[in-house]
Amino acid sequence: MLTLQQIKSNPDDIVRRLAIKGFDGKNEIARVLQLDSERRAQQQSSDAEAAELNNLAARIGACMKAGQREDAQALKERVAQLKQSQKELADKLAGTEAAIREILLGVPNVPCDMVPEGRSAADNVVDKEGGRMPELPADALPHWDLARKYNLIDFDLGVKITGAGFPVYLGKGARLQRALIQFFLDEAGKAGYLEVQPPYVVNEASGIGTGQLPDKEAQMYVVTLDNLYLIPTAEVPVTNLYRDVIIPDDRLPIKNCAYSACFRREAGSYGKDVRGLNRLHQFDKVEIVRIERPEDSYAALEEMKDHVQGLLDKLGLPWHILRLCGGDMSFTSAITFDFEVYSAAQERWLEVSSVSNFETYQSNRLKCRYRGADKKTHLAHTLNGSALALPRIMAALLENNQTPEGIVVPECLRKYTGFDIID
RNA sequence: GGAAAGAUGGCAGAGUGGUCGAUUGCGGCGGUCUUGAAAACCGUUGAGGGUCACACCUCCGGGGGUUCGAAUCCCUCUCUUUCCGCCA
Repeated sequence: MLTLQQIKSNPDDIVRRLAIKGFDGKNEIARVLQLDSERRAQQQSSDAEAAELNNLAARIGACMKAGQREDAQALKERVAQLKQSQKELADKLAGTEAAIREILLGVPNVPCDMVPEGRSAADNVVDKEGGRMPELPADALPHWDLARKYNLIDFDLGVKITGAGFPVYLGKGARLQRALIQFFLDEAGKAGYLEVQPPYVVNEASGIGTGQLPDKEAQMYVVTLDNLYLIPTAEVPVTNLYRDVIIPDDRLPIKNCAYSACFRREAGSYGKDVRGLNRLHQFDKVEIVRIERPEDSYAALEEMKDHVQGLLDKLGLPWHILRLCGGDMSFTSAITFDFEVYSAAQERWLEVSSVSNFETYQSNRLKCRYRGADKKTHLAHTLNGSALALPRIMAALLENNQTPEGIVVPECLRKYTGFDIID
């Protein structure tokens, strides 16, 4: 959530930038400012009374020691009075703080200056493109047909043992999955990301920390018996490693990468978008996460984009980078770049990575701080991105690389797969 | 699943009703000494709110209670550790 400091320092600018996200925050911001001044006044009276109470308690103690019982008794009466009003004040203060928090939780992150205006995905800006479009014969197959033809993925078996959206990978299909994971992890390692193997199940505090809870609870699988949640992305456990910590300056930046299975209920998704590997309830992903000083975070973001771009180039897939417009960005992001690869047989772009800078929006909730060169604590900037999500990469690889002889494995994966063609 | 113990500052670890926001050690920072470093010695060192800056207030796992006064007593929740059982 936004910090009070951010809002107080330039409320008009916050309102202006929220509008880019299509969020009219005029009332919320005004209300927060007003509640904050109330809060401060309440805090001050409460503090003053608490100070007097502390003082009285000390004097009563002194009287007791000196044996002046009746003096102590007189003081006690005053204490009783104060305690009553102290309790009322404390309740009021707690109410004010809760009200502020509730409003702030409902206000999205402000987009940074690079974010284009726009309402929907149609307004996203293509920033950059690369790779070569494949030329496929007219009878090219979509990946779900290829998966069946070469016995790589069995969707029906997944339905039998679990349900739709839980495919079973077989033989070279399974092997290709594993190769991609290893390739992505190795590349991240080379780029300086520390590999982390996190739990796939998190507690409520972690869900709140990264913002999945309470608002997006319906998107997660819940283990009700133990009050735990299956992770929708490794971002959740990895980012939460830095919840409630103050990082020494010399440990920044923090660069982590993690492979995990990801679990998403995807409630409300239907139609051709979900065909085959396009949208799954369980999928694999390598995630990169960074904790940065504010002054370094945008350079870090560029580095992350370059990293993802490098992966796609090595895989030989045609890609482009979308700079998401205000209306299409997530609630918590200050800026997001989506990477899409072109799936030749489906004749459509598939999103395979999303790289975002959250600035302090996420760290404020997480209480992820660092001790700066000035010896004071500051909120860190958090960033993350997929590098990469497997299913759509798999889909594009199968479709784009199909030949009459079989599906050609990209050079960079062969040392992991141990084969160079699927036939 | 059964039983017991515990949760205190970056870490370790004291503290069982009244200058305790907290002894001490380690670590960190600053300094003395040294050509430099180490050692030794001296000083300093939690977080949040509040203030121009002080003052002041809050925080000893979370919540509630007893009391003039709670890290310390009571209730409750959560978590951790150990032992037994089960088991990859």
